[in-house]
Formats: sequence, C-alpha cells, structure tokens
Amino acid sequence: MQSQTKPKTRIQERNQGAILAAGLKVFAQYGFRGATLDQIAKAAGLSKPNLLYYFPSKEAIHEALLAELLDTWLDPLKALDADGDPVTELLDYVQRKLTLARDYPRESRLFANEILQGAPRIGPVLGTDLRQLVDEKAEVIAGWAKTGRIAPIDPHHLIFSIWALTQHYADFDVQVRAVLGGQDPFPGAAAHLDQIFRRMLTPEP
Amino acid sequence: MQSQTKPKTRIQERNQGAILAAGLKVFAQYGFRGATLDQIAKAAGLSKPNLLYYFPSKEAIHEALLAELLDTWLDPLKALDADGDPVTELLDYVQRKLTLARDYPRESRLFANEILQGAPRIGPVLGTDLRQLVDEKAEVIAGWAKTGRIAPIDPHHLIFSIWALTQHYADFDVQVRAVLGGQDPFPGAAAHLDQIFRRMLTPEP
DNA sequence: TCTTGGTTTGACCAACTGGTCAAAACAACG
DNA sequence: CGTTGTTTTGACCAGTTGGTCAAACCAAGA
Repeated sequence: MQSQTKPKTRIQERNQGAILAAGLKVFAQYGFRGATLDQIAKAAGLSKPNLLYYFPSKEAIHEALLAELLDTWLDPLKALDADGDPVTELLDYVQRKLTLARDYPRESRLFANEILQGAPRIGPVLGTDLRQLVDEKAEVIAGWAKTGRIAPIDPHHLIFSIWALTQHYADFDVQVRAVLGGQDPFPGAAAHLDQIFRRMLTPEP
Repeated sequence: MQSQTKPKTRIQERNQGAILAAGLKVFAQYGFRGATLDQIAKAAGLSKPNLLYYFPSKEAIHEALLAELLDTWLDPLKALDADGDPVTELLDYVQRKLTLARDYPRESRLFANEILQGAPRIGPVLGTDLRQLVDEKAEVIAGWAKTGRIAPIDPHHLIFSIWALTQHYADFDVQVRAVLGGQDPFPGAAAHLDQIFRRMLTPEP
C-alpha cells in the first residue's frame, strides 16, 4: 500500500498555492461566513469555476487552511524542552510565538476568527489534541515551579498569558498601531514581553 | 433648544432593546459580513420588515452597538486615578477589565471582530479618541515609573498587556474552556492576573 | 497530424441576501 | 363607536451567494 499522493504538476502546485494564500487572506479578515468565493477567486487570480476545480467547496479551502495552520501553530509549544533551563525555555517560547505573530499575522487572525465563531470546525481538536499537549507541558512547568526553578505560578494560565500577549500583536494589529501612531510595535513588544515574563518567572531569592 | 429625544413608548423600548441584544449576539459571533438580518430578526423574535421598521439598515444596528460599546469599553481605563496608589490603581484596572470580560463577553467579541476586520467602522476613533486617552494614561504610568513607585515599564505595552490578558478570556473562551476541560476559567484567571501584574509592577526594593 | 488528458471558462441555477411597500392589524383616545 | 397614529406583516425585488455543467482550450506524446 504505497503513498496515495498523486504526482501533482507544477500548475496544480501553483494554483492550489495561490488559492490557499488567497483564502487565508480573505478568511482571516472576514471569517468563514463573511468570506465569498468570488473574493477568494479574484485574490487568487482565477475564475470561480476554476477555483472550484481545485477545491470542491468553500469549506474545503477553509479546512485545508486550518489543518495546515494547526501544525505551525503548536510547534513552538512542542519545542518547550523539559530538560532545558526553565526561564530560558519559557522566554524562548514567548519570543518564538511573537515572531510567529509578526511573520504570520493572517494565520493568527484566521485562528482567532475560528475561535470567535465558537470553533465550529476546529472545536474537537481543542478538547483532545491541544488539551493533551497543554496538559503535558503544564506538568513540566508545574515541575519547575515545585522545585523552585521558576516562581510559583499556575501553568495553564501562564500558557494562556503567553498566547494572549503574543497573538494580541497580530490580531489587534490595527488597534495597536493606531494607538502607537503607526509605529512598528514589535521591537517594543519583544523587549516588553521579555521583561515582564522574566520578572514573572524568576524565583525570589 | 430642548432635548430632541422623542418620548419612546414601552414597545419601542422593548423592541429596540431586543434587536440590539440579538444583533450583539449575531455580530459578535459572525462579524458584520457574516451576520444576516434574518438571523438577527429571528433572535429578536421579530419579522425582518419589522426589524427594519426600528432600524433603517443592518449597518445602523451595527453602528448603534459599536457606539454603545465604546463607552462601556473605555470607562475602566478612564477611572485610572493619577492620585491613587499606583499598584492598586493598575491592579484594580486589571480586575475591572476581567470582570467586563466575564460579564460582557459578547461585547468583547464584537469589538474583536471589528478589529480583526481592519476596524472599517471604528478605525478613525482608534487613532484619535482612544489614542488620546491611552497617551494620557500612559503619561501617568510613566510618571509612576520615573518616581520609582512602580517598576520601570513601557506604559503603552503595559496597557496592551492588560487588554490582551483580560480580553483573551472573553474572545478565546471556547479554547480556554476546552483546554481546562470545561472548568470556569475566571477564578483562576483573577488570581493569576493579580499575581503576575503585582510581580510585574512592584518596584525592586 | 491526431489523440488524450488536464485545465479553463461562460452560461446557468436555486437559495439567500438586504431592503421596499402597500395593506392590514392594533392601540389609544375622544 | 370612529379616528388617528403606531406597529406588524406578506409579497415582492434586484443583487449576490455557493455551486454545476457542458463546451472549449491547451499541452504533450504517439
């Protein structure tokens, strides 16, 4: 039973890529219901029937994007190493997440939209895969806290804090820039997050 | 020139209220484009034409909601008192925002949706009113930091942190509960946020 | 050249969208 | 009761939506 993936010509590669890129752009901004196939087709530089030649439905494009997203999204957390230096590991995780927010803001917004709408298509994964991963890493963090290598802290809420603080710079980019007068928020954010998490985590002497 | 507001009968009061409540529910979940008048009408228990008897358009309902929202939304920040005890003032602000997130999650999501979509209807206010208010309060915080009453910190990013951490519990409620296994996040969140902001703000001895 | 397979499109469709309108139903008051 | 102003609705409309389909197009090998 060999791999079932068909060869895929250059043109398929190119068009599917264009469609996914266009879909990401549109879904991230308007959400699933608010996005239209015409918008996506136009953004991809294809006609609507041509788009539907590559993906069977609007939902299929959305699904493909979400599936692709989840991997990228959870990778940094998976990289959290129980054997590393606790504070360094966590601060690195924060910076990785912030980099992701800076370089892939549309992915972040796509995810935000899905959650805002009640996670109708990704919900099950949250309660199983995500939960398992978080619980696992939370235990690592709890271990660090118990042995005094970081300050005592609720591991789950610590993880939520990291997500909230980093993704905020992607999801609320417009607001952040408006308040800062258009200035790039990320250098300041990197320094700020490093500082507050360092303070938050460093154990009292 | 007396007040131009017409008396407004009980029935008007009731129906407009029902429409706004229904609109909030639907807009918060699906965003402006994704929401439909039929959904809102159904949720309000009215027929679509009847709904349009009270509001001239879909956009009018959305506008009314956003206008109403902004006041509620910025009140807690306005209440930050330059003459109070710095750490207490800021911790109180955090708790007020968290309470808002718990009691008005739909308002939070409505706002999140508007920002995610690029703030097409609220954008101008962000760069003027909001920015001015934030700058003003940032100066207060900067003053506290300069005189050593709180730890040195970037005031703007501190405010972003408060927004991000509190609103996360409203906007990503589904995810948070999925990870926690359905358990109510807010008691834990309150304690966690108090702890980390206390650590973040308390000046070194 | 012809054939074969993937690719692209114009025309089309039923369902849904935001919104209109005239007529009906209702409430309140004299 | 009748009148007047408010409220409600069924029928309707033009534009948009996701999706279909047969026909045309195109590249590449025989």
